[in-house]
Amino acid sequence: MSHLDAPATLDSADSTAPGAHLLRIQEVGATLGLTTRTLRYYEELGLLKPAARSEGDYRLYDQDDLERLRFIKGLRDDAGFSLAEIGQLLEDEAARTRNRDRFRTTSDPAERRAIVDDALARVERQIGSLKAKSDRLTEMIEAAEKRRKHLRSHIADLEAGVEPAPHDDRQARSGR
Amino acid sequence: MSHLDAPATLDSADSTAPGAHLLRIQEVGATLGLTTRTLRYYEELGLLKPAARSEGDYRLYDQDDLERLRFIKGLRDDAGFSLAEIGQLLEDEAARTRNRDRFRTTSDPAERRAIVDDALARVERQIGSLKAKSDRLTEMIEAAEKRRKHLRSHIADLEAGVEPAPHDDRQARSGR
DNA sequence: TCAACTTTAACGTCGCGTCATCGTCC
DNA sequence: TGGACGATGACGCGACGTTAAAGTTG
Repeated sequence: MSHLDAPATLDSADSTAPGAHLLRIQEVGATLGLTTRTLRYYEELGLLKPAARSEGDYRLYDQDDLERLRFIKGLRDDAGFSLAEIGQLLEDEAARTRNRDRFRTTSDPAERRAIVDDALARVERQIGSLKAKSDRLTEMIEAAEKRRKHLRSHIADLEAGVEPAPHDDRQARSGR
Repeated sequence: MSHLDAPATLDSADSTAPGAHLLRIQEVGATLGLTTRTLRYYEELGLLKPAARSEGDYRLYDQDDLERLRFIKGLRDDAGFSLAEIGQLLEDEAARTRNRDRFRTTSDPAERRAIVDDALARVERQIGSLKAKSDRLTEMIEAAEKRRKHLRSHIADLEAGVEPAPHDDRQARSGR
């Protein structure tokens, strides 16, 4: 289950129906773990404009907005993308959506092929970027686990009452 | 091989020897992929004070400095820690170093045990934090790969000249 | 001497946090 | 009616980028 999945059908009302359940800014924030400031800022950046405004200009968010915000938050927290990069990715998504429409309304096989190839190229770039981050993180984890293992064997030695052998305790000196 | 490892003995001169090869700020930056501004800022924050200054007050970095900077960069880029957190981790490292010294100069088994336990607790916290980030990234990657697979099967269909079946193309709508 | 590099100082940027002041909702 | 919630500024901060003005190096 991920931020990227479509909303697996709301059990109550259809979110696309007019008059569906609209949320105010703080409810959205509490639901998603974002502050009101952040939501307003995202709107300022053009990342997300709430579905509607109340009589007194209160922001009103629908389920599509929540979905999009979850996506944004995922990119920000999980992958550490900048909001500018996220804006790009969202435009990519929008392009994909448009492409799907074009895909359906054309019957030219070459064009269809081009559309899908384009989408594939986008997602491949995303995957590459994500994997690079992941690999570096994995390296860090392994290094830390190595140190942990070292410490644990140290503890085992202590428990066994072993004399401090001329131990090769080489490690980064960092005091300054 | 990681940022966290000690420098496996320099083949040329001993970096700790006085008069060893000292680098100026831009050389360090180019080597590590950091700007001069960043290096000066890190000094301002107290994360790293270069080993020496020239006659005319040029910053001069030695190999230990490079090592420490690589460590800092790793924590920043790979794990996404804030500089404040990195400062903490570096103090942790310094504490570990001091602890190793204390460890060697004490013979009280209880104290030794306490020192190592403390070190282990630190590294466990680090690992936990790193793994949390890694897990979330992995989730993102899987989602993207799922979309890629989807697209590829689409392409295969196109190449086989398949008619556009009433395809369940559900995905996040994001156009606004 | 001179180009390339360095210094400190200071302002700009991004992604928000945090008031302050005012209006809205029920 | 009030008391919680919301709106729009506007300033602050972290982690730098980017001039600007002056000094240093080989």
